[in-house]
Amino acid sequence: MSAREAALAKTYDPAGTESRWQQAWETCGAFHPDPAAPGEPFAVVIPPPNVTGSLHMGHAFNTALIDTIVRYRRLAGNNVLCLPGTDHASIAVQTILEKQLKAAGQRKEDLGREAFLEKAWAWKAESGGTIVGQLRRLGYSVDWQRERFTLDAGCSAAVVEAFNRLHEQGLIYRGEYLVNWCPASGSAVSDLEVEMKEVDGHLWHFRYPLSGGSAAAASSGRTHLEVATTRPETLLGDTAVAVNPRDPRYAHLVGQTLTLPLVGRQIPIVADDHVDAEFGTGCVKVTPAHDPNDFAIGQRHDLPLITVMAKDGTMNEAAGRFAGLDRFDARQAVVAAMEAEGYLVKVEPYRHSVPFSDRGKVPVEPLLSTQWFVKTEPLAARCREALDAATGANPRFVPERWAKVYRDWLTDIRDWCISRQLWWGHRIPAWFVVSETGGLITDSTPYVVARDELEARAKAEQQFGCGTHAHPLVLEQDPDALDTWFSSGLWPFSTLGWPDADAADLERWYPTSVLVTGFDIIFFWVARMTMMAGALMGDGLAGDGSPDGSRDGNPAAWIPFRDVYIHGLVRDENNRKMSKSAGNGIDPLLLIERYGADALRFALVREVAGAGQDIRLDYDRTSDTSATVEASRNFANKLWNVTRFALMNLGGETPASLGQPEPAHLQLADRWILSRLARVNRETAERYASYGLGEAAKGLYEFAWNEVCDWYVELIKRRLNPGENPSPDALVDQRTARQVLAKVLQELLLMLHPLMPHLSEELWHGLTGQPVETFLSLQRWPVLDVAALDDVLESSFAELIEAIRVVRNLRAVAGLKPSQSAPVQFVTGRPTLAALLTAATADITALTRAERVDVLSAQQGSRQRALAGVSGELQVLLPIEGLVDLDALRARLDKDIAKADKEIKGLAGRLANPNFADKAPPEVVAECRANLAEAEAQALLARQRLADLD
RNA sequence: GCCCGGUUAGCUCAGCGGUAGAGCGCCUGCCUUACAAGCAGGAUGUCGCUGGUUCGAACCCGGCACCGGGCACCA
Repeated sequence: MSAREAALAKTYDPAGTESRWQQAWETCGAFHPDPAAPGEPFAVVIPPPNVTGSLHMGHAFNTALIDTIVRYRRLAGNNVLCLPGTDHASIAVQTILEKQLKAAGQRKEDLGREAFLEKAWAWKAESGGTIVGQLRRLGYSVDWQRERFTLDAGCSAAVVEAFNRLHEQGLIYRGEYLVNWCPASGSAVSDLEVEMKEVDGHLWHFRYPLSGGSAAAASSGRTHLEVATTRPETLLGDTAVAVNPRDPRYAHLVGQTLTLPLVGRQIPIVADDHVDAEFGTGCVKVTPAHDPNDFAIGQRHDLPLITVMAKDGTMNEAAGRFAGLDRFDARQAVVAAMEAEGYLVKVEPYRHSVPFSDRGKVPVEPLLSTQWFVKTEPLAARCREALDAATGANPRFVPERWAKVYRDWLTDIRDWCISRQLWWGHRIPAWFVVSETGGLITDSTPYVVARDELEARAKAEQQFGCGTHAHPLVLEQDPDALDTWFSSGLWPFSTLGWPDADAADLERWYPTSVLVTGFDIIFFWVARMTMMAGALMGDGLAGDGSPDGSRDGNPAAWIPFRDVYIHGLVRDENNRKMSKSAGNGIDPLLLIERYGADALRFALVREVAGAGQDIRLDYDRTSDTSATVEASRNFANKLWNVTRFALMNLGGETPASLGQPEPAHLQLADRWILSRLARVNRETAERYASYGLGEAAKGLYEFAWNEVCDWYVELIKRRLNPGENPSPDALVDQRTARQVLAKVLQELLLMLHPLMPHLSEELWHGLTGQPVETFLSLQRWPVLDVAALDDVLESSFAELIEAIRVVRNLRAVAGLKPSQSAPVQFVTGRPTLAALLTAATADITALTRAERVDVLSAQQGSRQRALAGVSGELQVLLPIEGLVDLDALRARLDKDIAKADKEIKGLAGRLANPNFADKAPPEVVAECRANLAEAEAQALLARQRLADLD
């Protein structure tokens, strides 16, 4: 049922309307752009949510903002591409599947890689569409035909190509380093996937005896050093104790040897600047294979690395009698043993930070292992240069302050561990020449990086010679997968057709226009995308990975987005970040069901006025209601009804059939609303274009409700219904009112469209009678009518409104029933104001239930008893003898007097200050004098009226 | 430790040099033929504290307090 047919429904029902338009848009391919189409390109690739995910408020918020921007751009005439997709969420998906397997008593190894991946794809096919379907319910104007998935053929090809090129440039290497090991997922994770958490633990103090026969031991009288640790189980892997080189207490012991308790290993005392002499005893046990700081110390002093833990988090053979114990059980056991053997000095409660795996939710173990890394510094350096380019920041952050966060992260950046011991993901395009190492992949097995196995074989043959029958060349692809963010880092160009440099989409829409995202993924995503682009979309780096110096091109050509618009997070009513783990999420779908997608979108955008600020969404969990969203729903309903009013009053005509109003026929109210319309048009376009989305929403809300509905529509009701046998003039007037109303509404709907796409589409069709497949979404932003702008008119209209308000207030104060009419007198000494009021007599009569309206000069002012109010230079009188509540009236006048007196006091005080007149700008002083004169006149008038009452 | 926000009406937030605004909520009166998801009217704040700059500060500068966030992390 269209708006036209449903003209009698009193309230807007979003459910049916929204799904109908979503379907129509998609069926018609409304948002499927042609790269060859005209218009300045405008592209946004949306931050791909996890396929595992379901829609949460953060997605809804991000979507509302992006869609508002791109819908505006479409109206503004850009050739807009908004490209959706999902990422494959390596760890998350694998965790889900392994859980399912475990429930069935299986492990993935039982299935084998191939079968496991089949299962994974089946799972993806089944539940991967959830979030995408939910995004559709928001009315997202993305090109679904271009929807991408990080594991699809195109993205996968991009990953292989990117890996190869980075490797060729020396930006990817393989090596044995201490990495963050997540025992829960059985994989390495990157630094970013580790979250430090404050934990209540203990600090154990242990005695490490100096080795017997030590000369220093004898001379100093010391028999041991005391060390403290939060992780006793690691002492099994200690290979030194470090002290500060300038610590006088221990200087003479450096170079001596200690006997490691429980193990008996002889370990040296080394001097290292890392040690803080002030902290604890000033002695630190060094476990290079299990702590990043210790690893660094170990490298400086050439200490052996002793790994005492296996990858599943249990102690290994090197842990001696503790082998096989889980790391936390081992901790207890080691402490018990130390105590039993007299090495435990004391235990203190200790609050400290422990690294946790984001996904696995268990403490991460720093573990020595061979992994693939991206050498980040050359890439980061290039991004820093782009950000600080003399020609302007690339990308430009909105709000600007986020640029600092981004730059800080790109400074002192550590290499990025990209290999994951997982199956679900992009398999690393490296092939080990296992025939060289007896069929096994070891840390020293040679490998080749290639696009596919054929290329790998060719490369291997070149390097290792052709295989013979006796010694066939056997290759085995690296079993590991890549970090999901590796593929996400390619998203802005892999989705546009890269590595095909001639891809039409890439040519047309790269670099993209803006990236809209929360600040929580600046590092995960923004920085990695810019780094990847630096290596792959520019003109390359030198072979050793250092900037080749030859690049003088503009970073704007390769940085993947011109702007980065950073928005806040959605917080709950208690100001906590909404998240699944905290269980405080609000389901956007519930709100959509209750209030409509447009209402939710409008509420979210309306709240973001302070860009980059978090927003708080009120929510009542017992009833699943939100006052904020409800207010937006009410606004939608208001728009529905004002359009309904128009449909009932346009005499079956449309904006097109009515045509533009004749300037000569315009009345005061017409010219006023057209001036306002033009002003709002200009403001709103500026706001949309500069990410002032909240302001745009608020401005439109106020214009639509407080000006169009409250005043303009009320003012033209009389003209729209000229009654029986109207005069020719009345008919002209009616037509003019219809023309203006139709124009205002049509443009209002256009301007609101980015915020409330379904409702505006629906109402626009109702208003214009356009066929279904002609979309408001694809119309043009209304042309700004500069000639209509009229400051003087707007301010005198404000005076008229104020005059009407004073009358209404007086009526209310005096207790007049709305149905009672009363005579109104305006007394003013200002001819222009008098003229305005005289011209608007009919309007005032209609809006104040006036019996008659008289505009009098100051001299003519009535002396009879009357309700009296004062506003500026205007006296308003309601001479209704007998009906007057005198006390209320006196109170009202007293209030006027008090208000005027307060203003007089303030203004006079200011003017009395000689410095003010001297130093303040003349126009400010003049304004101050004028205000004072007005306030004095006002006080005088009010006092006179008060005296007249007695 | 380093860095970034915030503190304005009961709630959520605008305002960012000329003496305070909106929405919601609240109070009063209205089913006035678009809308009770509505209409009309009304009340409401030493703009966190404290110095300073200025003729003038919610707004600029310094200090303090509290709230929130990010990065780093000392065993």
